[in-house]
Amino acid sequence: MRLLVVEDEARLAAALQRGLQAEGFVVDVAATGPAGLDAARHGGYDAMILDVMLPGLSGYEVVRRLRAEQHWLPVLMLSAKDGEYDQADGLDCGADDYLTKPFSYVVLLARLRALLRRGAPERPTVLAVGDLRLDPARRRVTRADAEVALTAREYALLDYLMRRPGQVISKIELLDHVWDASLETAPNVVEVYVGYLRRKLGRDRLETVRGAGYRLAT
Amino acid sequence: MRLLVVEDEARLAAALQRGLQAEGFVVDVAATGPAGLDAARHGGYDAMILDVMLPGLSGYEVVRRLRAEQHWLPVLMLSAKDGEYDQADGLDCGADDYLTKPFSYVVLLARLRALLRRGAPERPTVLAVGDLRLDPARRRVTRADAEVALTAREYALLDYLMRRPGQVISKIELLDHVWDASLETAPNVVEVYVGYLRRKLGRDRLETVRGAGYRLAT
DNA sequence: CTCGGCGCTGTGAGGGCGCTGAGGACGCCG
DNA sequence: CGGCGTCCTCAGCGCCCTCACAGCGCCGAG
Repeated sequence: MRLLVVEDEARLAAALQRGLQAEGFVVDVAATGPAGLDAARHGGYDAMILDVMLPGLSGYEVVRRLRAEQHWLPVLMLSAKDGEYDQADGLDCGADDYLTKPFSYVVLLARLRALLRRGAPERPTVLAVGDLRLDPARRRVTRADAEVALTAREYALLDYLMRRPGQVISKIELLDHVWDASLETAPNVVEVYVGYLRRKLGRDRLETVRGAGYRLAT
Repeated sequence: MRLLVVEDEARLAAALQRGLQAEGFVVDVAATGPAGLDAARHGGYDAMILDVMLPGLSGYEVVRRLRAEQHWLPVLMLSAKDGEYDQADGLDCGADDYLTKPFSYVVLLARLRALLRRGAPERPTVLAVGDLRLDPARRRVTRADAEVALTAREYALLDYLMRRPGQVISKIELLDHVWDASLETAPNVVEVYVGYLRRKLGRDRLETVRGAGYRLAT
């Protein structure tokens, strides 16, 4: 899952980046309104965390422009303001959720998960495919009720695949969303990690579609 | 827009109903957990506003059961609790948003709108001709509900043909769009791959129009 | 009926694609 | 500082796909 954090306070931005990366997200940071807007336009993000008070362009304006350009990226807004009208304004600009500073990191994570869940055709809190289960809140994976220990990267890969079971997902897309690079990194990394997952989850859970990508067997 | 409000405090329920009706919503009210669950199951609502503290069944439990039954109705939870873990728990149960009492009516409205704005997930377009089906998202082809395994080139060729069923398509055009070269490559490749497809899909699905090209039988 | 050309298919070579085991770089912790 | 776990690179290998080729069948024209 690839996130964009737009926040000008360097310390908060760094803390968010580190915390979210530890959860297995791929995180890019922008420090100004225009930079954030550009990055969001570029696409490829699964969600955006957006401060309201930004140099150059306010968070409100960033969302408004994005929506005007038909970008429907899920947006979670952060603001020091806590007047009720500010919050309502943010949501009506096109943001999908709103948090006021100071906020709890746990709540941020929960709302982020809810946001990522939204918009998918099916939105279970626990992803289940066959006897595989993945609980995003607990970051736990079980296979036939037996827990499977996964590394951060393995987990992120499985998470991405389980959100679209049965669909073929290309290595490029996986590199984009699970790894941090698309052009630099050789697609072989994906093959290696698919191999790891197959070893831990069973050989036939992940189908190779030669020339196209991988598919999680339903 | 049809809303379901599940709230046991009669005065709050009535106020919400009146206020939301004034906004143009159609509002039904349920006063207990089981009654709310039944109403939500019945379907037909665009969103649900759900109190946590309910007689009979808690709001958490109502959401959890709805999600377990594959109902993906957007849910906005209301709660007097404001501990951060309560909020996180509510979201992880499957709620889409969370408000703590006392809440501002303006904020409630804004969050409700944000929830309803969530675009309908685009259904994957499935190409169908006769009993042939091709699902681009899943990269899957079925013939009379039986899956057909195709190689990358075969799939690309069928994909192109199925987007123009009944039309005659020349080998040159196929070379142009399915292969990379049109002048270098001998048109025989197309004949070869049409042969492969006929073997896998049935002899009469692909008609030869001598001197002109091929046509997918409708 | 004859003949030419278009299309079909079996065969086989080549090469691209994906899988895997080995091992190095890095960070973390005792 | 050494051990451990994770991440990733690399090279080798095996398989399947792709496509060229050639022979033959079939269709249509004269």
